[in-house]
Amino acid sequence: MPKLGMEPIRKAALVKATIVEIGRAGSLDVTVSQIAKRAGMSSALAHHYFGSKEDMFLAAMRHILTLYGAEVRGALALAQGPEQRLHAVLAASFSAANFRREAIGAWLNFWVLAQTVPEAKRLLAVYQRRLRSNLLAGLRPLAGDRADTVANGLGALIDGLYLREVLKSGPPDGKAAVATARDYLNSQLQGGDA
Amino acid sequence: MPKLGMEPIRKAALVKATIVEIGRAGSLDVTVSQIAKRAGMSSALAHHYFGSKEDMFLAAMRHILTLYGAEVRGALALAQGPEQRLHAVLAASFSAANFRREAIGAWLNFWVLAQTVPEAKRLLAVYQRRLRSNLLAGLRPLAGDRADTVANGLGALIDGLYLREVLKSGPPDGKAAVATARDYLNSQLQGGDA
DNA sequence: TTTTTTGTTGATTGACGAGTCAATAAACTT
DNA sequence: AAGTTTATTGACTCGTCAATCAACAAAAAA
Repeated sequence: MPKLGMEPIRKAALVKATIVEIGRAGSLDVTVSQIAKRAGMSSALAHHYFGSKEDMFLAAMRHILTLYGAEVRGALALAQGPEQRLHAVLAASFSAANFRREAIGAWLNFWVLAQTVPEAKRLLAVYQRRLRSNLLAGLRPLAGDRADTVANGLGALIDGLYLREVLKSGPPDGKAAVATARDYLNSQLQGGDA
Repeated sequence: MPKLGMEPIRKAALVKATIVEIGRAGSLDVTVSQIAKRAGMSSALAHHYFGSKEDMFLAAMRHILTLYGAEVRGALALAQGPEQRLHAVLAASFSAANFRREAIGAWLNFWVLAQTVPEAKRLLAVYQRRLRSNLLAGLRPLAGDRADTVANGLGALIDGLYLREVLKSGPPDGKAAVATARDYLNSQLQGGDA
């Protein structure tokens, strides 16, 4: 009994299922059938809504990046002054919503996808630019002309912390990650020439 | 005309070809035939020497890790004092031999492999431990009880720099990466309580 | 010189999976 | 009421690929 207006619901379910399946498989070697099954529909329907598996992957990527972006914006809105802004970015980056197994696993695989699929590369580049610009905004008043260098390092550090979480077992420890990043920040802002 | 003693030669060729193919494909989705072809033999022969594709991947991983380890050891042998030792580790990590497209691409994919294949995870863990202990050795005299924290951060930063290189275009810039890592080190050693 | 070991490949098997299609049905339009 | 659009799926096509096998060749051992 086909209810109308299913499209957005189905698509959302598929996107979610895609992330879960990639996270649980730990690779992009997930079948459309697996995804569709987890989303409670036939693989044919999945193909009906998204043209191809690649499209599903991209939609999943966009979703993760959108969530992350929203969280950063939210935290940033409340932040007062550069220090708080920097902290907001870090907190959002390692928040429970973003820094969880599934998302981390999926994220790593999207990085791999970016090697092959230009659109995936573009999306990741957008994320990087946004992160960079957010960090820079907070850093400029604090680090002066070293802001650029520090933003670079901090960005890489954040990505590295994500990467390393992949090998760890047990629930991800966002607190520890934030601590490491803050430690970096502190040492950079302390000794700097600003 | 079968010459004897082919095994090590064939295996080496396959390992090399595996790395090249993974690097060029940007994913683990490479066929045994592709690898075998690049190594100048039939896919059947590849299967003859390595039992399975997974074995080839693992051998390739070991190879990369071995090369890296050797380079670090070599650089460390010449280093005098903690500062030089730290620098040696960084230099080796981003040396032309290690920090090149193919190797970086392969390395990222091995990270993915580690999510599925326990032996791959083990190998990566060995690499991490070694890196950590090398850094720690250099850091302890310089950073005292902050050594642990700094080693943690620096390790993650190094991995992050590798990761980020994946998205960049053009030839990898090891110099810049070393500079970023050293910058981190400097700021940590300067402001520290040691 | 027979036998065994080592090297080598073309052909084949067997499985799996992305994407398509035809068919069915409920809702909405005219 | 007839026609159109949206939802949905089982069955099927077509391709790919890891792994195996049978067979052949040359060196080494017996």
